[in-house]
Amino acid sequence: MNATPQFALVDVNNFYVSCERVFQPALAHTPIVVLSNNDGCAVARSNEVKALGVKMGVPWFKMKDLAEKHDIRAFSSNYTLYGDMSNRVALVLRDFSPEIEIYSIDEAFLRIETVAHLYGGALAMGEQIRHRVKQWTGLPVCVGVAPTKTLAKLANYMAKKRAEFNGVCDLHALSRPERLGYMADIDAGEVWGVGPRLAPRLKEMGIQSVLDLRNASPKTLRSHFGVVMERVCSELRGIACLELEQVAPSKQQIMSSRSFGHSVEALEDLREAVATYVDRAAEKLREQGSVCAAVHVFVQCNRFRPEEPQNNTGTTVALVAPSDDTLALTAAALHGLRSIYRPGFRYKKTGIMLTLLSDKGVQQGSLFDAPVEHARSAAVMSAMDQVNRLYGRGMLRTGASGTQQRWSMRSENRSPRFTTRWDELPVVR
DNA sequence: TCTGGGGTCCTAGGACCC
DNA sequence: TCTGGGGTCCTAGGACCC
Repeated sequence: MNATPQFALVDVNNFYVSCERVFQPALAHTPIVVLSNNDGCAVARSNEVKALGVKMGVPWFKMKDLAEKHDIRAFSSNYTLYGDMSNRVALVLRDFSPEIEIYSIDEAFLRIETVAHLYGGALAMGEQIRHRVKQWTGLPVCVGVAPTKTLAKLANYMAKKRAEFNGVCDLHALSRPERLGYMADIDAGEVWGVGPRLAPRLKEMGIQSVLDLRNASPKTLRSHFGVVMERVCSELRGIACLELEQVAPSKQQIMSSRSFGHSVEALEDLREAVATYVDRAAEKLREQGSVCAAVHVFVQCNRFRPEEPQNNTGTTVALVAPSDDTLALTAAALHGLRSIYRPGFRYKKTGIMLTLLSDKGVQQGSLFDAPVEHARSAAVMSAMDQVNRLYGRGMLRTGASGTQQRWSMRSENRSPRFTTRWDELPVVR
């Protein structure tokens, strides 16, 4: 019963790019990037593009020459497709182990120590995961197995980068010298939790490799970097500090914002955008059964053009009573917007954040509550959510969000929503 | 012309309490 | 001359993740 924990980290290779390729197999060897919202930056790159030295997050316009030279295909992001593909992968993984944490759109942790033997051990289980995900969804994954999450991340990194693992690495199937050898070979900056700020500071202390970090003194790490780095170090030594989070905790804040396709000056356009984002955020709020007590609204000009006049500001509007009513939240957000809006600026972005969230079921009553209003609001919101679930997002929304939406983001080369729209299904000839 | 959109956790310091 | 000790809460800022 007290077997050493075994975490498996399953991670889809070049996730967004791979999703595109599933439906356009002819692109299997074409260099591809997928762009962020508004067709801004490269957020996913195929191996061919990585080989050309294109880094994560490079603005598309800066790589246009390179793209032309090497025939790089660029896709606008298609989150409807990626979200659906992500759910399909999760379904396959749940079959392998019921103890699963969906960590991000393209990654999941599984606890496998009690089930691995059913597949002939962790390594064999990893192979079968790879095979089945590929066969059932078309997506390539790598699997890393280890006794802590941080080590599983490292094992996954090795499975991806080192051909000898063939996509599956069980760190503790290696001999100790082998394991430490790999650690000595990998930069400390690759460790989960060590980012671009801390890596150079570690280096200054003579901590270069994963092995150096593993062997560092926890006390020293704690005094220089705090408890987080101390934990990273313990995890690297095989002492599990992080647990599997099977149930995603409710969010403490919900944000919705976008850059505009073109800069915007009129209050009317900003109002439409803000109302649109509130619509979406309120939907998420109700989905997790929360209410919020304050709405933050902000506007931004183009921060890459400091020579232009800037009005980058925001304000928080408190609600009379916590609410999940789109109309109440929209009213608050638009009120806030009115107070920060100044004419004569070229706005590039606006957004809202719902904060001070709490569980709807455990609300403090208020002297000023009107129960009848509450019942009406709940009925309207529930009808709205049902309509939108049935007929698609945004089918029913507030009038304030507008009909033209001239400010909406660029998305010039989005592939069809192959798996969620009848009229965009792939056709087999 | 063109530069994403979400989130979380931890720490330090100040205000305040008894 | 000398000026306690223990705590909470909040906020801003910094770091990280995908």
